[in-house]
Formats: sequence, C-alpha cells, structure tokens
Amino acid sequence: MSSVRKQYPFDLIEPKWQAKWEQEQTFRAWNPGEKIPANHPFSRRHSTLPPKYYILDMFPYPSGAGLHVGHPEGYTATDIIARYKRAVGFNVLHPMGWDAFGLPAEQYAIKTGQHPRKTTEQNIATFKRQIQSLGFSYDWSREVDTTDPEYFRWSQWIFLKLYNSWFNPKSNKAEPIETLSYPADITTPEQKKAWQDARRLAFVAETPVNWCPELGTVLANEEVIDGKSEVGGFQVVRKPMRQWMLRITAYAERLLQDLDSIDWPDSLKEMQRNWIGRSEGAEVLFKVASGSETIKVFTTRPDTLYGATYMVLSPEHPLVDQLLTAQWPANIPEKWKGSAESRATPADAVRAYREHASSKSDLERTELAKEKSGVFIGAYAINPVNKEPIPIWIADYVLASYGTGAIMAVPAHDSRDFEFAQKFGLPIRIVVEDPSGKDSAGFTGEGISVNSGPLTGLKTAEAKKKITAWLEEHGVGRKTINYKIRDWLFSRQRYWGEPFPIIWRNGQHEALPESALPVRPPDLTDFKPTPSGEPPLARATDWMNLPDGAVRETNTMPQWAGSCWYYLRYLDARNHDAFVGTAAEKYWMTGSSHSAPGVDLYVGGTEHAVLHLLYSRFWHKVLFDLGHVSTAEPFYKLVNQGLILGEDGQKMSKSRGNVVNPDDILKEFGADAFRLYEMFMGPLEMVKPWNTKGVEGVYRFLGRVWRLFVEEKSEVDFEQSITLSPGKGSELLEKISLNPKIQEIEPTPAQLRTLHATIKKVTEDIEGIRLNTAISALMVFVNEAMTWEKLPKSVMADFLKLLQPLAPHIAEELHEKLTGSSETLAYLDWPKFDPALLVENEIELPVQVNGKVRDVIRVPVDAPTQEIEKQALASEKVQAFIAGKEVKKIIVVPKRVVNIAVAG
RNA sequence: GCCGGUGUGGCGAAAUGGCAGACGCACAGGACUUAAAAUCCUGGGAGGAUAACACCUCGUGUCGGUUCGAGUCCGACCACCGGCACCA
Repeated sequence: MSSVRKQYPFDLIEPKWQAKWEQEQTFRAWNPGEKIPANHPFSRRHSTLPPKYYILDMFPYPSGAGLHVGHPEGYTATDIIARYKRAVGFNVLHPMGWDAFGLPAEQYAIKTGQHPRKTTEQNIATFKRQIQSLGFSYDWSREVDTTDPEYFRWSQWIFLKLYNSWFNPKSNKAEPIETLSYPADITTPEQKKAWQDARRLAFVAETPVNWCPELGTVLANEEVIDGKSEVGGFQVVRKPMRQWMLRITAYAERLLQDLDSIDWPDSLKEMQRNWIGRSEGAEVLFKVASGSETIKVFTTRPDTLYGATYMVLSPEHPLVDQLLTAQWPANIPEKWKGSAESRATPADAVRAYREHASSKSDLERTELAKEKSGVFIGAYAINPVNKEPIPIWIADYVLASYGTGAIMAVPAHDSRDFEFAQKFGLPIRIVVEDPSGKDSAGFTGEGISVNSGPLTGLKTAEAKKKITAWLEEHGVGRKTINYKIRDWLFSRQRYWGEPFPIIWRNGQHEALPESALPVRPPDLTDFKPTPSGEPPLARATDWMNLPDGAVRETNTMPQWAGSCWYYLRYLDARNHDAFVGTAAEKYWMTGSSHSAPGVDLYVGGTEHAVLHLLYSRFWHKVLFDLGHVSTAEPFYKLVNQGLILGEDGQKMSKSRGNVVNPDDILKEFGADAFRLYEMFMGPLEMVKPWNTKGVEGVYRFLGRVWRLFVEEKSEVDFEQSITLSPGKGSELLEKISLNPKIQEIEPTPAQLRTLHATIKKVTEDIEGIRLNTAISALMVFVNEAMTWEKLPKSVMADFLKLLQPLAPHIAEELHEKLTGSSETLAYLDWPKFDPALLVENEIELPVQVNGKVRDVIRVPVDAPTQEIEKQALASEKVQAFIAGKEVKKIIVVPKRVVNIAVAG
C-alpha cells in the first residue's frame, strides 16, 4: 500500500490502552443516584455529579459490509469533543448502539435461509470490533440494540402511547384518549369507539399508499424518491391499502415553529420546512351551475379569483361521478372531450382519462410533467364573485392528496394553468398587473389587481385580505393553512421489524395491555414477502390466532420506530421498568447555564433530513405532551458531517472500486493516525476526497511526537529486540525510556508563549468544532519544540493533555512514560490558557501605502500612534512610494497595520 | 423551475475587513548513508527583473460597487455539488 516506515509501535500501544479503558470502565457516564466506585478516575476528580454533556452519534445500521470510512468521520469528531468535555469537567454521555431492524438483513435471510437474528448478531460483532479498535470513548454499558426484546418492548410501549392519545387542537397537544369528548349524537359504545378510532395518533386508514412490489411492502412518502424506493431503487406504485398511520400532520405547525428554537444547519431546517410545506391561503366554495353540489378549492392567491376561467378536479375526486353531465353541452371544442376512441359522453371520457392517468406510474407522472392532459366533464361551476359559469375539468396535474383535490384555474397568473389553458384554448384573463411593466399574462408574482371589481387597484397583499373577508362574510370561503406533509404510513409487510401490540376482534382493532409487552415476532423459516401484500407474519398461524378468536396484527413497524427514540434509551439503558427513569431523564435532558436542553450535540449525515430527524422530533413532542420527557425538542445542536469521497473524487462505491476499508488503514498506520487524518482532511461539514498519502502525513507527525518524547537509543534497541522476539512487545515497550532532553526545568518565556498559544488555539478550535486547525496547531507546536535544546517537563505534559482528545492512545502512553503514573489522562484538568503570557514587548507592523504592503517596522507594543506614524513615514521603502505625493490620511490599526493613503 | 451550499497554488486546505496560501500532501535541492529507504534541513502562487540579492507587476470563479484597505461586505452573473419539484 505504501512505503512509509513504521513510525512508532502503535500496534502495541493501542490495544494496551483500549484494554485498560475497558477494564477500568474509564468512560462510564454516571446517572444521578448511582454509586461511583472510589477507585474510578471520575471519583478522583468529582465528589458530586457535575453538569451533563450529551454528545450523540447517529447509530449505524450494522450492514454486512462492515464499517466504512464515512462512519468514523462523525464518530471521531464527537469522540474528540466528548474527551475534551470530560477534561473540562463535564459528566459526558457518549453512547453507541445498533439500528438493527431493517431490509438488508431480511433480504439476506430470504436468499440464504439464515435467520436475520443470526446475521444481525454477526454484523453487530463486526461493527463493534471495528468501532472499538478506533479507541472511541463510548460508554458501552449503555449499548442498545433495537432488535433486542428488552429494547423493542419500549418501542411498542411508545406505540401504545400514540394509539391511546389524540391531538387536542384547543390545547395544541396530545392528550390521553380518555379526555376526548363526544358530540351529543354519539352515544353508543360502538359509536364512541369509532369516534375515538378516527382521532387516535396511531390509526388505521384505507388510502392510496406507496406499494413496492419488488420489496413486497408499502413505504412512507419519505422513503420514496423520484417514484422509486429509497432502499434498492425499485419501482413504487400507488395502491389503495388498509394501513397503520401516525398523525404527524397534527404536529405540522409545531414541527415547523420549533425549528427556530434549535441550532441546526440552515440547509437542514430548510429541507424540513419544505417537506412540511406550509402555505397560507383560502378555501373557496363554488356552486355547481345545475345541481346542488358545492366544490371546495384551495388557493394561495384568492386575490386572483376574478381571473378564474375554469376549474380542475383531480381524476380521483369523489364528486366527479356526481357532477358529470349525461351529454356534452353544445358547441364545445372536440379536444375538450379527450381521446378520439371514447368521447361519446362525458362519462366515457372520464373513464378513459382515469384509466390513462392511473396507468402512469408516479415516475411517469413526474417525467411527463411538462405535457398537460385532462378532459372536460360537461358541468360548470359558478364563480362566487362574478357569478360567471366556468367549465369543470379533471386533470392529473391536480393532486388528490393536496389541499381539497380541486383548484380554481387562473391561467393568467399560474404557469401550470397557463400551459393547460393554451393547450385547450381556455380563456386567459389578466387580473394582476406586473409592476415592472412587462406583459402581465403569465405573471405569477405580486402586483396590482385589475379587472377585479372591488379589488381593482389594490396591492396583492391587500387584495388577499379584502377578498378573504368578503368570502367569509358571504359564507363562501375562509382563510386556511395547508401543509404538504402527509400522515406517516407506519406499517410494513416485513418479518424483521417490531410487531404491533395490537389484536383484531370482529374487524376491530384493540391495544394489548402493557403487561403483554414485548410482543415477540414468531419464529419463521420463510421470510419472503407475499405477492398479495399479506405480511409474512401471517404464515405463523399459531402465533397469529389467539385462543379467544382474536387475531394478531401481522404488519410490523418500519425501521424508524427503533431509531425514533434510541437517544432516550441511552439515558437509562438497562431500566427494566420504564423506557427511561424519571431522574435520569431529568438529569440528562434538562439544560443549564453550562449545557443545552436535550442532546447537546448530535452529529450525522444529511440523508436523514426528512426521515429520522423529522420522525424523532414528532415522537419526542408526543412524549413531551404526555409528560414523559422534559424538553420539546430532542436534539439541541446538530452538525452534518460531509461525505468522504474516494481518491478519485467520486462517491465511494463497490462498483467503482474506490472504497477505503478502515481496517486496512488501521493496520498500517494505527487508530490515532486514522482519527487525525479523518479530522485533518478539512472542515467536518465539507464533502472531501480521501487521500491515503494524507494519512502518511499525520502518521509522520505522530512519529515526530513519539521521537520528541523518547530516547533515541532505547527506541533503536526496542526496534531490534522486537524483531527478534515479537511476542515480548509489551515488556519491551516499557524499556523505551524518556528523552533525556525532557527535564524538570522552568520553561523559558518563549516556550511558555508557544505552549499557551497552542492551548488557546486548540481549545477554541475544539469548542468551535474546527478540528483540522486544532491539529495544525499541534503540528506547529511540535515543529517548534523540535528546535528546543531542553524540553521542560511541565510544558510537555500540557501538550499531551491537548493531544489526548485527538490521538488518545499515543498521548496516554507518552504521559505514562513522562510521569510514571498510569492514571488516565481522561479526567486530568484541561490546561488553562494565560493571555498575559502571550503579550510581547515588540511587534512587527506591516506598513501599507494605498493598501499595498511596502515595509514592515518593529515597534514597542504600546507605542503611541504618533510614534508609529513617524516611524512608518521614516521607512525608506515607504518613502519611495510617497515621495512627492500628498499624504491624505494615515490609518493606524493597533497591533495590526499602518496604511498611508496618498493622492494619485 | 425553486431552495440551500461551494468556488483560493499541482492537491487537501488556512486566514475577528488589516502581510493571501498557516498546517499537510506531492515535488525539487541538500545533509546523513557504500547505496537506497527512513530521518533532518532548505525551497516553492504566476510573471518580470537581477551576476546574485533588493525589487516590481498581476493574483482568491467573472464583472461592478463600498472602504484608507476586500478572499472576507454589497449588487449582478457563471460553474459545480446537494435537496425539492405539477403542492394550486
């Protein structure tokens, strides 16, 4: 792979310290009330629990491919911060676990017949070994596995909370279903149950869903990308099915509003805002010209109502069949009637068009978006403001699932309506004038209303207000808010997921009691999905059919169920009686002047922007409403790590052959070099290409650190002996002695300045998560220290404390050599930076003429401005540029720069 | 189409409006070595100028602006990356 020589015995050092950390449980985080052993290093520093700091990684799906270099990017960053926070005195919670339900394990099981439990266990073991070999300071006593019954019983328990709650719009929060009140005409138990069932946060609905035949399951909207499944990229079709849904739409407004209270990247917040898709507008009621029906439309531009020249319903709109006329009205263009083969009556045209529309896959509907299609249904609606009859059409550019599934078309001011009207020769009436004076046909912005009765002359915003008031006054409309977000389709036809704690009796669903948890999946040997969409669990008839005639729900929950709340389980991972204990929840989730509410820092990729990160916020808010958690938001601060590309600048993939395996890097350079390189590549959030040569660079740096601390001859002896008797590694390691240049002496002022400049830079950079520049500061220190004749022990000890979060193994080893103490660096005080030490007596000041540097002068740090000006003007080089010119102005920026502005 | 991000040496990058390119990679030269590797030292944006220095001009995607001074702030544009996309 490369020719770089072995820099230091990382292969002995790293296992040594990893074993010590494990044996000592160095990184255990302590809960309130927990007894901390007196010999634990934490006790030596803290007599009571200090403020908490919760730093979280997105837990991985343990795939068969093993760890990828992308995983440790975020994990290294959080580990550095976790170690730093411990050093500055926090009780740090830094856990890891496994998001282990999911499709790949199940598909592997289908192929090989191997039970997914088995492959999952193997994959977890591999992931854990790989993660541990990087020396991350996780508290493994809190490890969670979403497929463990002791874990998923609580996923099921939260589902029961959702099932047994409703969203009260008055209090704007979830409440127990018992608080629901009933209208006067709801009296019988059956009626009451139906009323409840229609309002639960977890409910059953028959709606068109995303069915993926290849995967044999339905998918949530968030899991479908461009008409294909997010997993596998298979075709997805719309199909009406009876499924479990979660009422996330009830939380649309709060999910949107609360984004303002959290510290997330703007791009991510924007993605969630777009997904929630709030839009303000009005509902308008249109009466049908001949008939008693009214059609409700949603519009964000009620000010354009006078420009509505036709109306469009979605092909699936329930009123279409009622509204159809028996015969075509006289004198309408032939092309309004749809395809030539079936245009005898409006009913024929509608039937043909519906077939045409439903045969299109979602993908085709998107790709063919440019070509508008539709048919007239023979009926007319009356525009409430001007009583004008307008033709009613159906067209697939109107979606059944958004708004009311019907629109008023204003072709002059909506690009889609404009296209449609041009194609079918419908009238285009300008009702808003473009203020820039351009042609107003096709103008979709805000302007001045024209040809609009009482609205004429008003600005768009005022026209909206006025017409909305008019609609409300006349009972033909009102202000409304629409959201793009749909309820969350929550059931899957899979084996490898949490069963629902639900049974069915006489076609009615019932919740199982909490005492029945966990509901374990049955043992199966055939995990295949069924073509009909019947879940595989239905094959286990013994399991499904209960003695009293009830049957179990055979759908399972999606993978998101486990990842929605895992960060809460970490707080109290072994609690058998509750999903999290009250004291633990309060301690870790409550903010203070030192730390944020909820998770202080969450690091992960953007791929979960509208999946896990939205779902988690939703569940958390429900738990908050029901009094189970203390904060309205789970993740206070979030950082997205950027993707790591292959050496060729392309996305890493097996097919490109540019995948870097962390095991290979670790074997050659060690964990510390790997960690350093991942951080040294560039800013955490940035997309950046891998370069193995760069690993050699930081590896050489660690070699220089090593050689700075150890005596050369003992190192040479070590290298010779280890070749002769490789088995005696740890014994030989101890014989390497300290560099005799390191002595218990007072540091020189210059040495102190170097140290304290490094402390300042490293501290500020870690706080700001600028780990690449923190590393470069350590390099600058080492480059400087290598020139020193003697190395003061205190300075070198402080340097190791700064190095520890980034390269913990080598830092611990050298610290042990330096001090003779094997006590871990993890809980030693972070070095304090003393600004007084950075003050110099004389500084160099660049002198500019008209912004260009012409000379550098040395001045006392506290020299008065006049003195600096005088000295700057006295410079020969400067004189060459200002001679014979008029000096207009001299700017002296203290400790920064002098600029002389001259004329000409 | 809409939203967000990013453009700086051969490469990864750094720079509270104040000496552009820290740190590292790659490269070149030197020391050590029989030799190589490793290590240590030195050099380096481009162009010009010089015996050599000194020095000069240009330079942070493009064009313009604000400022004593702009990679950084403002305006317009271009390119690439990511997300959303018939959402009325």
